Amino acid sequence: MFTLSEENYLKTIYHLELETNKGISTNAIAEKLATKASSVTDMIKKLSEKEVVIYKKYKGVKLTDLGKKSAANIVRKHRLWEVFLVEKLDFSWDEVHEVAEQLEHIKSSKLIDQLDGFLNFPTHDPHGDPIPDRDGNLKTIEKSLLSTLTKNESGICVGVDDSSSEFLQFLDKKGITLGKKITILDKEDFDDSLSILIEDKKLSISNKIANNLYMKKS
Amino acid sequence: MFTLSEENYLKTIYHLELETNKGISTNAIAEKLATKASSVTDMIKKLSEKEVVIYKKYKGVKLTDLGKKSAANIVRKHRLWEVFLVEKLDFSWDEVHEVAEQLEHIKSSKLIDQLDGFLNFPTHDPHGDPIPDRDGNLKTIEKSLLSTLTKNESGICVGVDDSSSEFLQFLDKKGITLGKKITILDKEDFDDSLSILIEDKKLSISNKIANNLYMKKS
DNA sequence: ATATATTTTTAGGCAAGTCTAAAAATAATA
DNA sequence: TATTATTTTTAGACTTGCCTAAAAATATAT
Ligand SMILES: [Mn+2]
Ligand SMILES: [Mn+2]
Ligand SMILES: [Mn+2]
Ligand SMILES: [Mn+2]
Repeated sequence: MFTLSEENYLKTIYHLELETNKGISTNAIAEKLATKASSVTDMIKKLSEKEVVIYKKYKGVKLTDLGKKSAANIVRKHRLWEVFLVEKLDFSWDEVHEVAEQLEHIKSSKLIDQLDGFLNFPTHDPHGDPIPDRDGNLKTIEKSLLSTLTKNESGICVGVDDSSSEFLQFLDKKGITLGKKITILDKEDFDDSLSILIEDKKLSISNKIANNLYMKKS
Repeated sequence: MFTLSEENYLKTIYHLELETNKGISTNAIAEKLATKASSVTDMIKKLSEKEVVIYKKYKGVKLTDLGKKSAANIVRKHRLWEVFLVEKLDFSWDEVHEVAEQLEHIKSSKLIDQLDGFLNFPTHDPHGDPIPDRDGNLKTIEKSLLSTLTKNESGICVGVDDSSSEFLQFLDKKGITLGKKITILDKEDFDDSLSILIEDKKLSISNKIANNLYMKKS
């Protein structure tokens, strides 16, 4: 169906579309894929031929329904494999992305259906990101950045925005993992840093951190 | 390290070398890979550059130690994934090969080590083929073709020579699976067909079948 | 040993995916 | 609005892996 390269472009456009509803620019794609704008233009033409994107010169691209479904399926595979690696093979959440980038391209619908069942139909990956269902639909849960909580509010940590391994390792070091309860003890006005209670430990975290942690208010 | 294509060539040469100890001919490789001799010559030069094969024009190729180790590692991955698919994801033994052909190219030593442990360090794949260890060594067990057993001899079915899905499905239909005890009741001289006892069922099988089943004598 | 057949290599070409440099279109600014 | 800056596209080239057709080497048969 799609080449490895085509799949990577599809996925990138899919992720970019979740952030805006405008057309996705050539440059935006090039940057995410660490490639050149001219290469992107070439590939966009191919994707347009295959009817997974709508392309008008100089106007950027948009995924068609087929394109969205195809991209969601790749994301589904990526996230299911991440769950597998963490749950079954004892990978930590900062190690899975690279391998999942490879595994997401394996072509076998039976494989992914069986894997889904083997993992007990997980709804979220190790970083708190939702796993699309077979039709490409994903149910978004109510979540807010930790930085938007006010003093004395509390919630459960349900996801990360930045899932770079540096950030994830930093969180591990601080004892911040998904599922933990966090309460805002205090907010510093001059640098927006937070004093929080996590489980029963007091911790001080910067605004940058708070901007990358998703909470489910409770 | 190696491209997908290079890995497939390495694996093919590796398998061919297990059958003979002469140099592997260009044509033999071409046939196994369903490609053209000229393409093989091209690739052989690249592999030779990378020092995984010794190549002398018109004389065929031989794997170097590095080449053997690299190839064995791909075979190791292939067979471990086949075990995973059968043991954990309920694939049948005739469905796994195609998917394993893809999975064997995933690059992550942690992945394969953990998978090995997760599967309890299996020594053989679902077709009875040995799984190379991390250093590329494989211990061959004592096994004989069913067709070489004599009347009243018996053994355990431990492997198949042909693992095409047609053959495997045929075996399923006849109730012949690995681990079952088989006794030779009679041999027909004129067509070399066999009358066998499998578990407690009598069965008549052709010489062609008997030539594709490996037994451990008991 | 010579002629014929087969195998292997070389030569040249093609598609995918990438790149650089230059041209064209669009956006931003004075 | 005219000019400058940025973005995007085109043109041409490169690498990988494959192909066909022809040449060269090796093997087989008379
Ligand atoms: Mn990921
Ligand atoms: Mn993830
Ligand atoms: Mn196989
Ligand atoms: Mn096998």
